[in-house]
Amino acid sequence: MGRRKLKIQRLECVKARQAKYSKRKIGLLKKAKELAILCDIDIALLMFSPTKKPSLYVGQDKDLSFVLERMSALSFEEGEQR
Amino acid sequence: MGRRKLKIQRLECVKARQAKYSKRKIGLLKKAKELAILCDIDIALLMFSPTKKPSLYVGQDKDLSFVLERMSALSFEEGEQR
DNA sequence: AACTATTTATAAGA
DNA sequence: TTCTTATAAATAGTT
Repeated sequence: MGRRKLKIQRLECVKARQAKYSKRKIGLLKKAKELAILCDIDIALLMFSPTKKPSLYVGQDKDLSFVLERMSALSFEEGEQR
Repeated sequence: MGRRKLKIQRLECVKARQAKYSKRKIGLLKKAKELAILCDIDIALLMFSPTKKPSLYVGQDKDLSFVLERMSALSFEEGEQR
């Protein structure tokens, strides 16, 4: 979505990576929050900027440790990378 | 985006929450992967379906423990919930 | 940070 | 769950 179609591959220019991150991080966080609210689920999204600054979102009113405990559970859904 | 504008609030019907989750989970995972590739960053996305099935995505070739270690770092970016 | 043309995600419905 | 299509939303390129 945008003026042209963008190929999904590593942007070579560092400045370009930082600019792209700034824009897409906002969209990704918004999508995560919407999913958490609409479906009333637990979700955790952690990402690091090209300059290594962390951004964390943990959905709903659950704290991170609660979510992370569940992470140790087995049975991940089919067809997804573990 | 869709036939109508959807209000971002908890869907009352359980079936609706499950159906919505199935669709949006795909989109969210795709966005996370694109961000990881484009910006060459570390990212971890964990979510649980309404039936509590976990889906995990960890970007690039870093393992989860590496990402989680960083999570303990300080300095989260401004204006975001910790 | 703001602007828009355009692509992409997805709400409803089948 | 999968497909189709109209429409809302995200965003690429630019300033």
